[in-house]
Amino acid sequence: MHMRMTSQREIILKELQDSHQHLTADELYERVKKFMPRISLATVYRNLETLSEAGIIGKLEISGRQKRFDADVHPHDHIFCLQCQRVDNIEFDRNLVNPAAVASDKGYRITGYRVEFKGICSSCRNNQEKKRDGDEQ
Amino acid sequence: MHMRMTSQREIILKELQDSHQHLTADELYERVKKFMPRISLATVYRNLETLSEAGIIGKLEISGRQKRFDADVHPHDHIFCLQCQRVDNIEFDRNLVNPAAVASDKGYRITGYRVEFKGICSSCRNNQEKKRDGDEQ
DNA sequence: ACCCCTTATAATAATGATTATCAATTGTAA
DNA sequence: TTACAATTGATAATCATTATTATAAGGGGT
Repeated sequence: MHMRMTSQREIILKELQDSHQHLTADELYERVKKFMPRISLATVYRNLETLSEAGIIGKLEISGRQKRFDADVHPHDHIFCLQCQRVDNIEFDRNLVNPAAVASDKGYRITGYRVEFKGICSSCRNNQEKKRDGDEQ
Repeated sequence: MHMRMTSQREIILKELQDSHQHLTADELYERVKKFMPRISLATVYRNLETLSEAGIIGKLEISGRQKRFDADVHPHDHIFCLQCQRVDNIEFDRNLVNPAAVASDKGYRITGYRVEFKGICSSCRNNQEKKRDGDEQ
């Protein structure tokens, strides 16, 4: 598993780290273009895949929507906003879930699990309230 | 929310129920075609969406793969096979997870959560062993 | 049975996200 | 500096899903 740290790769990784967000490939593409105007979207996809295979970043595959990538690779869970699609980390005690307790079920060998919360984020809630107030006047 | 139970709708629902599986839209399409050869794939998608909106079936959106549908709507969690993509129910005590405990986090209003296990199912494990045995001879 | 109105259908085009292809370029190592 | 493998940019292809649209049913009410 040798992988050259090319300049494209480096910039993509740095942008993701600096963002402190869970970005999609095309969001990252837009950001990275500022430094490398000739970079291709395919290169962004390819390198995000390579980096996540190498365990340098995480890949988030949340319920039926666009993949997002995460510079934070320590095991943790996420919450997403049903309205604006944003994804945030969530504090959740993963010790509460014991894979061994369900391991026998159906004969699977369990290799991992994730907990995915959904809801409405605070800024979308605020927007809704503003809109409601506006309607009422 | 009135919805006519058309014959297409009825057959799709019945096939899903009788399957006792978590089928994709195109798997269901193949099955339903045996009874309605002229049915369209779009009709299957449309009706699965309608039925799940009405709460008659469940829609499973599992980590970055094709949607699957579930005739069992009681709250429960799933496990999927990394190799063959099959999805099974999992026995998992949902009381272990307390949304209220994470609700304050980031100001989200949490409306739901799901726990998703992954692993290798027993038949894929068996196949691997068979293959390994074959290689060793 | 006939008309009206709404909803659903089949066929197919369009979309959006992602992956594959491939010729050209670059990095590295002998 | 030659030679090989990995990577890139450009773009085509793919896959799952949704949108479009003309046509066809499904129910009333008369």
